[in-house]
Amino acid sequence: MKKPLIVIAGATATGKSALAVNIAKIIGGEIISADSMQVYKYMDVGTAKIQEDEMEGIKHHLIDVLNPDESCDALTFQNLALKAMDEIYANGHIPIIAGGTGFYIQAVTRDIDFTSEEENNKREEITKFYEENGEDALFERLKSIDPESTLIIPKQNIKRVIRAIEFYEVHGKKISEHNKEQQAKESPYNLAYFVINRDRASLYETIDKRVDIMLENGLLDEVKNLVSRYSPSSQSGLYNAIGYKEIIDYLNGEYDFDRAVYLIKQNSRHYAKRQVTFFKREKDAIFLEKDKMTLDEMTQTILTILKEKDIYA
RNA sequence: GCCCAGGUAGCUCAGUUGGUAGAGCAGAGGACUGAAAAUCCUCGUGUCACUGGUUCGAUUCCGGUCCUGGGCA
Repeated sequence: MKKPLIVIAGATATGKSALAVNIAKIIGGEIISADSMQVYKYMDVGTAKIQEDEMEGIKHHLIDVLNPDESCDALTFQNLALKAMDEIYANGHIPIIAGGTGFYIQAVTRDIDFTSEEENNKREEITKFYEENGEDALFERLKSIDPESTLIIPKQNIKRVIRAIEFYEVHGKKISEHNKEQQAKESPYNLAYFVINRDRASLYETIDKRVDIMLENGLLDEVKNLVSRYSPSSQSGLYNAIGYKEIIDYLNGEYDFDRAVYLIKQNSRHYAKRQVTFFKREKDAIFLEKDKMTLDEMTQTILTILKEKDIYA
């Protein structure tokens, strides 16, 4: 018997959190946040982090678990999420993964196998190789060990090319093969995967407004404060988060404040679009159109499906 | 009123030594399997302001009109 798992995903500013809390209250759920930035402590305003009162007594996991100068990745998230899920099942509750980081969600729902990798400096070495020899040489290096990947990954996507080479060197196996295996997997859960979708224009409008609200709520001070306490490395949450990196660049004098605000809005919109693209290809996903449904209607639709799937009586 | 510079894709502009035009941004679609709020791929026909003229042919040259900046009065 597969264990039940509910996912409520969607782009930023679609109202996932409220819906997830709503469902959790009815069915006896606990929420696991799948948000690559809300995992960081003290990054509150810029991540639109859910507040205590908005949780309405529902337990939320994986919020505020890392420091802003640490980095998170899909494996870290997967481990933390699985641990939280064990607890939730042990409590006799149902886990609800709610968030916008599609890749993290996928790591759990499809149980992607991230075979452990020992400490090594392969990535460093390959990055250095790239810096010294360039993109073409890097691509040739991948071609010599894993030509299939070379057909899938564009040469310009340096990060992915580096990872593909790293993967081969660490595991002695092609990442293209590994990916094929993982794609063929079925979810080990009795999965109910919902995605909140909304009209693009109004989504963008809400995002722009939300950035203004973040600024009114003291985003600038939050970033200043964090910068004084943590030195952001290029892989840290602080330096990679939209709303933070732009303000850091502004504080470093790279551009004026208006430009920073413009960029925060722009990057947020681009990001939301990428999220939508990602969710669209999740085959299990059931889309809920926010523009056509009220919160209650969405809740009812979800409950009906949960009954069909025998997740909730 | 006069002088100068402009009026080209939603925006900012490039360009065509005359053969109907192209970048960036915006926008759209897509990829993603240990960086994912990351990284990357694909997509550009628009009365080239309007109107006469020269020309086989004008967005490009010449004249006029209208607009927008700036300067002089």
